[in-house]
Amino acid sequence: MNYKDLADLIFPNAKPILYYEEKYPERKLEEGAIVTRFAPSPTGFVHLGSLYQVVIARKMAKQTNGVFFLRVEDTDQKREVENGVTGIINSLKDFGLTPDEGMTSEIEEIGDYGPYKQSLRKDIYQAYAKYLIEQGKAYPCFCSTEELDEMRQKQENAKIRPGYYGVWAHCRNLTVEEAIEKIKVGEPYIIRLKSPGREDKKIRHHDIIKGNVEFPENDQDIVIIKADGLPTYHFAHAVDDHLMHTTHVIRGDEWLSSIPLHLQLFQMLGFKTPKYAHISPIMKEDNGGKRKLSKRKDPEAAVSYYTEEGIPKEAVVEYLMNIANSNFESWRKANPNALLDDFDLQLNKMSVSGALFDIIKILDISKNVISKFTAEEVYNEAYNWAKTYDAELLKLLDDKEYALKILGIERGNAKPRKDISKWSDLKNAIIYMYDEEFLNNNELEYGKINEHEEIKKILKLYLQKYFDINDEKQAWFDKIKDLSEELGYAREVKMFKQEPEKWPGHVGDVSTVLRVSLTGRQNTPDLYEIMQVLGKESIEKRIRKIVK
RNA sequence: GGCCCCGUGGUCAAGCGGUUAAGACAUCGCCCUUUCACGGCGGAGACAUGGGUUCGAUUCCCGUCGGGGUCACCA
Repeated sequence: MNYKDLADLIFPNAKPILYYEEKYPERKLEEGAIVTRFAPSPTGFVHLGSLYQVVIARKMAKQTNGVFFLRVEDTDQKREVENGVTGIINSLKDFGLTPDEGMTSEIEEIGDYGPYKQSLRKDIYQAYAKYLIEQGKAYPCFCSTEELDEMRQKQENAKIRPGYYGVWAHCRNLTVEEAIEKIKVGEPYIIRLKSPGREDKKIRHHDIIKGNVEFPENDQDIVIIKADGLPTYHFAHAVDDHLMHTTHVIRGDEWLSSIPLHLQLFQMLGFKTPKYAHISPIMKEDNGGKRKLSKRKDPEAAVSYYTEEGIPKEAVVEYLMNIANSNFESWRKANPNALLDDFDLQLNKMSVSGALFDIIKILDISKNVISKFTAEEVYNEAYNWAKTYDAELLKLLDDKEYALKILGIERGNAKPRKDISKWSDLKNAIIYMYDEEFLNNNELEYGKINEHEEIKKILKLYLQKYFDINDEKQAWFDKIKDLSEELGYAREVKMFKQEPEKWPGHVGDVSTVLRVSLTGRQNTPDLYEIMQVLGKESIEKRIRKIVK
């Protein structure tokens, strides 16, 4: 009896690994092409930190003409959520980050290196597990969870390192005969790695982001195949990223401490190790301290938050790029209209410590992103957003022609308007442009000139003598000045400032009266443009309502 | 607790042995302006701490403190 017999008993039907090695040949890619992936478990939930990884991984693949794929890590049935894969795929799509290969729905996928869903790869993992058993590099373990718990308890009490290693690894020393016997009588078991590592020896490793790190070797006989026949994360990682020919494993730095294990696994399996880049998490300020953005406590941890708020995907991606490489910002300033593809992202320039999440910064970026949109783009994006999130806004946008006029105010010129940072701001920013909404609102708050009779006087005279919808902007404003002068106000603000006691107010105060009367606001975009969009009829209606 | 990573203004961050210690967001002031959003100019504001090494440390080494990660048949 030898290891081969044991392996055959445990996995009688497993194919030789050569079969898979040939089935998944080296990818034909140009020199330097990066193959990387996003490998979530199908919870349907995408964390901002995950999106960050996706942005980076995908960008690295894109800029080297490589491949970015999506692999679903569903080896833990407890974590599974109905339609979880769809949720993830849709989130990626929402941000324009569709993978090149991998799962495309709950059941479909594209690419030659599948299946891309781990539960469908059971045979593959077992083949490699068998391969290890044959060489005596893995073994069946019959310890029950109760025994394991008890063992851990003992170790804790004795204040020694917990785990299945050294003298604690009971089943590692079972002979092949003993193991076979136990299996034959039906004792349940799992498969463990027979780790050759020693805790008192160090390994050095270079992480692209973290730099050189040093760890004790792994000496834990970790589980590679669980009782349900599925692999653990670590084993699946090694097998999958080998067969899928991942060149760069880009993942969260919670995995950094698993490096000794992963390196060992690759080595024992005879695989070439990929390069690793461990990304620091995105943190959140929490009364004085820092902590990871939490799925439970922080709504902004979920990427759905950004779509719900109506922050354009471009803004979120730019923000993430900003955190990733600090030179991105100056690049963007120098190339305001360049495609993201033209930026050269560098993993080794990424920060080793976790950045605090900054919603103010993201909104600032968003404001700039939106300011570059054309009216048509704003319309389309906002319309799409409103369809699911804001029925009232959707109604306003119903008249597309009119909406485009509103959205075109102070847009498209050298200094475009920058007052909208998310679609959820939009309704409030345009609502007064609609007669039905505006005329129902009676609460007008005026500025310096707020006496009702005076306001009426100004408006009356304006309508009678100075209002002509066909005026060019200069003529229009000259008339406001004339109006001011006729009523005893300073026609220039500068004049007023020099001798403030000479006038009761200035042209700005007069135009504020007009502004408030027409919009209900003291602060608005350019009044002339607003009036042009409102049109003669609406303007007269609005003024007459006050003048009576 | 063991192991590992990290520590430059409020935030994100350049800098990597000699710098007046960049820049962006936020903040404050001024200018521009019929209001606002912009834009322009300027101000305030930082090398966690204690020891070394060195002619010289934000930069290198050690300790302390602080923050984070990880120690599963979860990923």
